[in-house]
Amino acid sequence: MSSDDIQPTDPRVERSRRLICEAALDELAEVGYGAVNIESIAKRAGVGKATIYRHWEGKLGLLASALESISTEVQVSAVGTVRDRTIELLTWLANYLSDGSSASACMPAMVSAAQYDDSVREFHHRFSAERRAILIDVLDDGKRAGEISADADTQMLAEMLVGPLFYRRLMTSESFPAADVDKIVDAAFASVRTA
Amino acid sequence: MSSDDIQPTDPRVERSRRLICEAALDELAEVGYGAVNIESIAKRAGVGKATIYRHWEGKLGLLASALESISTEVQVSAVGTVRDRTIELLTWLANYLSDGSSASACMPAMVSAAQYDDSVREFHHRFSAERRAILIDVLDDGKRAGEISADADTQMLAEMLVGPLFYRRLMTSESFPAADVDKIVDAAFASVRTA
DNA sequence: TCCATTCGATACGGATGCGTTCTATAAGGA
DNA sequence: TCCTTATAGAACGCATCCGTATCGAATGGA
Repeated sequence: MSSDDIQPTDPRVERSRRLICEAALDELAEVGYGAVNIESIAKRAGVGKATIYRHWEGKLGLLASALESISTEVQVSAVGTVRDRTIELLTWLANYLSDGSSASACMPAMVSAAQYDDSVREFHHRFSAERRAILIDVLDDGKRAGEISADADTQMLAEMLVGPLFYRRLMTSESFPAADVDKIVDAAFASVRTA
Repeated sequence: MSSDDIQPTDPRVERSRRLICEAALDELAEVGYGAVNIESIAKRAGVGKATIYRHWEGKLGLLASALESISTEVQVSAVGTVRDRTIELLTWLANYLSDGSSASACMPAMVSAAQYDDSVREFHHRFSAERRAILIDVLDDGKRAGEISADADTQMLAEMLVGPLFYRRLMTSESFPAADVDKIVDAAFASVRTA
């Protein structure tokens, strides 16, 4: 019994919470934030409804936990040219937006819910900003290395890079092939290239 | 009684349908597609619930009509440089995404519903494609005029132009100021400029 | 082994929304 | 003017979902 054990250690509890959060994200993606209902989540998770209410206060608390449980690990090489590292990040993003993972699938639901639910909006924008910061860091590295011009707006450059990928995912029926990432990168870099 | 009168001409009917569709779009923006309910729409429209069911089969039919009733007129100068005409279009888009109109406000709801509702998906993607085609036409004009290189991918160029605007609207808490449109245009055109 | 806790399942009352039906009123058209 | 039609509002049965309570079974830890 270490003093670090703040979280419950009962494997039954951990298992229930995990199954319920996974089911909640699946439901979220399938019916949208406003139409999610506890009973469907319980059924999908193979769990009694009372088990959900033992761990969460209600629907909103559960959905908040489910969203926070999303943790996708994005990594980028510490070395290499700006172009290579940017392509690496955008390739990961293109694959992420295309795969059928719960985290990716419930993003459209968050886009909608962020318009009218304060907690979802906070999470959605924070989640988005954290990922964007990784790309901006890479671009700033390149700026310091002199690979892109010193007066480049890396914030806007980042949005020009990821914008087309999100646009296809959210506004069209097509996905952005990872093979086309280099076209976006080269086009976006054309205005900030040095020499 | 002209043979052209296929639509009902009773002003009471037209008024009801208009009020109901407007209320439906407002509700759609406020609570999301899956949570829209007829009684709230009726109350908001100042209309009896039975009036809605006299004109539509049910919730899905009403929402389909409401979406189809969205008609935003986007126009662009027939003459001018590609840059100027593109800036004109993107400025309109930036303002459109920022204003609080029903059409703009319910777009996030469509993004979410397009994931699980076939009819919404069809409308959303068609609506998006129709607007995008206007920009692509302008870019193709510029290509024919020799203002942008002949081998430019105007489809992808269009997505690079509008992507950042939609990205800010759907994924961040900030809006895209119309004053910054020229930066996007110049940056995107840097790779396809002739001479 | 034994006890505490969690578990899935079920049932419940209350609330809400659906789609229908009715009625009296108001507005349109001939 | 008179007749037709649409209307707002209310009520209805039905279904769904919420959040709670309760049960015996199963699991974990000591």
